[in-house]
Amino acid sequence: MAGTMQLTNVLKTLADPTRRAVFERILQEGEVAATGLVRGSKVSQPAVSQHLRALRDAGLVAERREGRHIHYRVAPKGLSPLIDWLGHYQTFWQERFENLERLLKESE
Amino acid sequence: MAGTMQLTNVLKTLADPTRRAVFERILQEGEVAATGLVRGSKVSQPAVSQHLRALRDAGLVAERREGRHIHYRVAPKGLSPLIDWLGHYQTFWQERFENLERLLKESE
DNA sequence: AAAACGTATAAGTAATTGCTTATATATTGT
DNA sequence: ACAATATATAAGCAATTACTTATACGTTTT
Repeated sequence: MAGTMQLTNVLKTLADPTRRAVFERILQEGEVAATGLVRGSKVSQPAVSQHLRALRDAGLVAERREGRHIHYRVAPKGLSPLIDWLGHYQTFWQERFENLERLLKESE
Repeated sequence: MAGTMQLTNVLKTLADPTRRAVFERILQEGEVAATGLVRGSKVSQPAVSQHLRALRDAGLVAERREGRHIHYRVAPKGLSPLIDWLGHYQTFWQERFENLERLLKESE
């Protein structure tokens, strides 16, 4: 019952495709400055900045300042609420859905 | 790249706490009629009905009509987009986050 | 100190969302 | 046929959201 608000926040934050794309790009690049994210983005710099704020507030990314750049990286623990939630019902998924572990392995 | 829309839909659908609570109650009860879900819910019958529609559209629940009741049950495959997405980056989670499988096992 | 660069915030706006009350559509029982 | 039950849809509304342009803030370079 605890952490239901954090889970809500993580889900809401990842639910927006533009913001999720930002998250995935940070994930792929490892560490990237906001400018790098704005380039090749469909939306404006402020929009990216707002998405970064949302991702940070949800605990999904962390930042590191270096000069006038701010480098963002994924904070894997931010996904805990989501993974815990799935894990909480794993028995159910397992019973009806085969083995969740195998599924996780097979994809990709 | 494929199924990004389905993932968005699943995330959006689960992001609302009221709707997620409906989903979890269906999950716990196994199979339950809409009336059963309305009782003990904070929101009105139409609100529940709208949430059920959203859950069905996202592929997260299935229904079975029996007389004037409609029984809802969870459709575990509806979570595929979410699980696949997590699985797609599993290498990353694993590296930085320990073992996702173990996490899934350990939580409850 | 001034200009340039990287990022964040402010203010405004159209679109979406989650609810409500009222009403419609099934299905069953009398 | 009629009333009762179970569910869905319609219409309207306040709150939220994701964007935009304009501006402020912080850091570096000259």
